Amino acid sequence: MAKKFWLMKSEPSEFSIDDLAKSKNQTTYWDGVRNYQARNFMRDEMKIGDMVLFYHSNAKPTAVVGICKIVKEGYPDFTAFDPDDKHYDPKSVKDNPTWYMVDIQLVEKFDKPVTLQEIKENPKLKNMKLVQRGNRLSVMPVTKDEFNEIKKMSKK
DNA sequence: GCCAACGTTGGC
DNA sequence: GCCAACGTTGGC
Repeated sequence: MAKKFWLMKSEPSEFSIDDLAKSKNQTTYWDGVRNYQARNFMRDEMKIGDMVLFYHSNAKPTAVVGICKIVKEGYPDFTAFDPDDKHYDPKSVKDNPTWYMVDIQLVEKFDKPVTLQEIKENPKLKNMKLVQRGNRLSVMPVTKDEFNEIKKMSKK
């Protein structure tokens, strides 16, 4: 099974790459996704060892800030079961969960974040879902070439 | 099943 | 803070 590549968005005011770097084993569970398309990616397609671009949305600047990998495949998002959790969803029940999450581990924090503007200016990246109009997916696939290009841009 | 109203996302 | 785009909800 070939490795897959992904981009996952987080608002740094909620959870930033520095928060991940400070987490135990530099690993976290990716909770709170409440979008069916994103859920399907996490539940059905993400495999251990897949690589993830960590993206800061609603940030200054908005940018890809590092790389993570999948260390645990899709399992029920337990925050949906907790009435006190901000991601609580009463429609999701334990024996038939609506929402799923994965665990990710930090691989590398970029020395130089790759900003959304730079991504838009790079013709090789013009087909990324990220830069297409009105895209609001918080979890999306990227190609190997796009992944490598962004990684390269972080080194310049 | 249609679609208007509403809520959320996220760039700027 | 604004607002365009989009997903979801709910009346019919």
